[in-house]
Amino acid sequence: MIDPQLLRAAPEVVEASQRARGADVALVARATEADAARRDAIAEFERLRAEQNAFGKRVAAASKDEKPALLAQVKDLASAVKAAAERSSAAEAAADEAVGAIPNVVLAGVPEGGEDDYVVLREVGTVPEFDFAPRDHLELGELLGAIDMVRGAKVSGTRFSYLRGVGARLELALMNLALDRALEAAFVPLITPTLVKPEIMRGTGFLDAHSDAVYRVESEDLYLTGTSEVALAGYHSDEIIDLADGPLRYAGWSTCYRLEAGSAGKDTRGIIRTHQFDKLEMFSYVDPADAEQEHERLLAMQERMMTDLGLAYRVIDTAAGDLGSSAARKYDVEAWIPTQNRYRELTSTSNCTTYQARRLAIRHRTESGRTAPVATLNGTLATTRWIAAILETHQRADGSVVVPEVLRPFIGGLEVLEPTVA
RNA sequence: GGAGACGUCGCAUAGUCCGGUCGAGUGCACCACCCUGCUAAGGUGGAGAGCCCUAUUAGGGCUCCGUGGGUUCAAAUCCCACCGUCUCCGCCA
Repeated sequence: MIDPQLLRAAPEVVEASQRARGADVALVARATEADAARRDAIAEFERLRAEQNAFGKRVAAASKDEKPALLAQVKDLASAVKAAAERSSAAEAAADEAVGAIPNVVLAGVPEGGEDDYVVLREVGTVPEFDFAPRDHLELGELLGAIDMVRGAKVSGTRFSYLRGVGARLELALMNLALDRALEAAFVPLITPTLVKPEIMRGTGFLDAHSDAVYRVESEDLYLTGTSEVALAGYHSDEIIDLADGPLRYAGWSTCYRLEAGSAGKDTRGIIRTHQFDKLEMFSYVDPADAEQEHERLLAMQERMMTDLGLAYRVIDTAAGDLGSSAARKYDVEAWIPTQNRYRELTSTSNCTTYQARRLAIRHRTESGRTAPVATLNGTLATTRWIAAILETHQRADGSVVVPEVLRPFIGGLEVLEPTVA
């Protein structure tokens, strides 16, 4: 939810953001009107209710003889109060919906436009070149006995995989490397629930733009999360947290589930895009004044992972129209995938400013003693998809794959993954 | 899944039977000040969240006693449903 104060004081800022996103500008006027109607309705209700409360005291103080007359007088008032209460809560719900329909206000400097209007901030590392025809990650994965899509499909359907042998170990090694890095940076590790209640799913913004990508467990009215960001954001929902000693930082380890309904035919090969994968996610609760600095910090941690894993990558500043409803700015780190001859997103990090926190009622105490929404940020530190980039980048002519040095301590010292079949 | 008990302003608890004097009491913790010549004891006062209005270093009002409904002029208190916690039983790839 955007700041209703901003909506009242500077609707033109919100409208500019909508334009940058290519979203409906008329939503802003609609929300402003609904907000005004809400306040009128509340004022009316409260006036009547105050009258009724005052009357209630007179009734309580009245003698037995006086009571019947007073009760007769106040009957009408009671029904008027009831009607006003209904109008007021209806107006409130309408205003919540209208204001809630507006996505987060993008930060200054975010490129305008849609998916293709990103700005490349930098390219780092050397794009690998081979003196043989490089194999793609699935071919390598099958040679190494690391990835089995056929049986994944047999058991669970398309877009499901088995990671086996060194594939399974590589995944755990990546996750553990990421966890170590997160611990070094004082993130608190958290293994999160992957089934969450509707209000948490909605609060994090995933029922708006992404609702078609979400699995719902109807029998329980719960949602399977597509990222631990959901449970990490929900962790402090409805709380006033203490940021006096600095940000609260968590590293969430979880399996993620995505329906991928809108991406039929895309990335059908291998583990680039599956319904289920694992991810280590960083999540920070910070004072809104520190949000942009924290964003750079998360990005730096992601870039260090890329560099250490020997991946060539670039960083893009995602265009406004490609941001989720909660994000005010998002950087994607994209690694070079040799057989696709292009960069593919491996991680992203979003600054949600106070948007998520306002929806989830996560506040902190400011120096003046008042409460105010915090800012939330998230960023990926490892995920299954990275295996594709690692296998392809570090492959050799015979189908073996060199293990990046930083991963070796986490995979029993293995230096090279050798093909298991001829 | 069954039975029972419980859910109150940070923590602990009173209040619920019998609706209005609950504007929610008390203890601990907390904050400020006072006293005391020393990290103790004591005293005085303060202190929750959300929202609305007037006005912005202030005042007034409304809502909140797990959640949501209902009864009533009036609900922490009565009724219903749901959620959660605990105890026991059952079940358990």
